[in-house]
Amino acid sequence: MTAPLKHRTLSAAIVDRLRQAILAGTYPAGSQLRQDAMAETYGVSRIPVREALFQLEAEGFVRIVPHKGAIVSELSLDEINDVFDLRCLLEPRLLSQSAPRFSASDFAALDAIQARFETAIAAGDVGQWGVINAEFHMALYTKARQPRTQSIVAALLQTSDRYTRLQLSNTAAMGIAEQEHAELIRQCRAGRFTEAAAFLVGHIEAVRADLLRVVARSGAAGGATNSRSVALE
Amino acid sequence: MTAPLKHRTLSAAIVDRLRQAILAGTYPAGSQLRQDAMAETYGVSRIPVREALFQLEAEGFVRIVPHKGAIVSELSLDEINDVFDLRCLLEPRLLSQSAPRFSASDFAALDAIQARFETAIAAGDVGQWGVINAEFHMALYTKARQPRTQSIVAALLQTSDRYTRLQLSNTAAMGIAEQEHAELIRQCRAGRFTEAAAFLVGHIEAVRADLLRVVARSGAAGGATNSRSVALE
DNA sequence: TTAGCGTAGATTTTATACAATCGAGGAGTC
DNA sequence: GACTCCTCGATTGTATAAAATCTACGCTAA
Repeated sequence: MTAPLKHRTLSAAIVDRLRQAILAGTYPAGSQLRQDAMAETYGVSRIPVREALFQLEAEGFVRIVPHKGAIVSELSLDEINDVFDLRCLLEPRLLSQSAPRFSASDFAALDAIQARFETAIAAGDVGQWGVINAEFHMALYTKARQPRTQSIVAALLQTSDRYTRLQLSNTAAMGIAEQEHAELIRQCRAGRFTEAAAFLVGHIEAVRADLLRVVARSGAAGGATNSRSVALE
Repeated sequence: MTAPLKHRTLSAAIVDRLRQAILAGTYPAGSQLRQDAMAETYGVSRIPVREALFQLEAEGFVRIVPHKGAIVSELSLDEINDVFDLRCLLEPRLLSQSAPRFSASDFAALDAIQARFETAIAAGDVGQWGVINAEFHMALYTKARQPRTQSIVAALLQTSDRYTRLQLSNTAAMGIAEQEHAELIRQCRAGRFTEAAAFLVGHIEAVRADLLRVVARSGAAGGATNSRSVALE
């Protein structure tokens, strides 16, 4: 069951594996992840598994209760809205700072990502869609000198991906996203930065609306009305 | 050298210890944290130390390079501005959502924190100042239904604390902060929420300005002009 | 019946021991 | 003299095993 596993450390490899598995729904929200089972599944000891779980907790994918274990975190409606609100707030800000500093090589990188995006969509590879989408967005913000915001947005994109997978196979939406990405590149090339930022908000809102529509219809998203906000401190 | 150590797990205890030590400047920015040394210092094995370091990396206090170790992260000017920009963006938003939902007990909790704040300042306890300040801010946002934003802000407050300590012993600024906190409570009690949100921005900006003034004068903040933004992905 | 207590089993947490990796310094060669 | 390669020491990463903690079940007693 375990493939190449070619990362720098086992822990990092397990993080990727587990994250993909959670994103793909292999471990549904609410299920418990036992260290022993994970260790055996991936053919490693429990130490790297533990470290991976801690990492995933920091990323918000699982919740760890001392002496009880790790549980795949639930997806609440409150958090969906919060995540997309944050994206609408932070991403345009990053783009405004970053886009005016783009060089030719930056645009080339964007084009390259966009190309891979198209092939992934053509192949209907939902798994790749999310990671390439995140790559594209982050590439838009490389030139922004806001390191903290960048790492926060990177995490938000991963969470978004997790939600978006709920509506799997919605290839129509994927195609729209692709066209909007192309439009973003065009506007940045033309130097229309404020317009691009506004367009970006629309792009994010479109994804959110699409997601909420599916969630509402299927009654998914465990603990919907139940706004169980994490106790801080 | 090790005190009570009354936490739920050793790892959590070490996290607190190391974080305090970094905040206090015991381990200055750029210094390497050797697992072996830490383990011996705190009288534990290297496992809880490793886990603590990973946690601190997620919080942004250290940077871990595989097979090389953990290094206390540098404080760049870019990140200072980014952190305070984010606070000015996110905290008023939280307050607007939270304050209208305050009950009597919420206000009582705020008053209690404020009281402890005053005694800490009177005692000149710089270490306590930061944690109580963070507690106060988070208490302002308890009723907001934005779990992700809340956890992000909690992290930002910790980072802020780290920067703020640079200007140690600036008791004048601490007194001003205390008065502003009192004013915030007053405005929320009076139901003047939008005014409170605006005042909050001013409060945060005041702290930032104060900090930047000290940093500029002392030429502190390692790698000042050197905007070494973290490479994402 | 039901509440309280204690023990057993499973699971997590921590310690100890072993393996892998990185970087520095020196021997050898062109 | 400068460069390459290799070995050694130090440090981190991983495996295995022991200790601590929690949960569930069953027993006793009111």
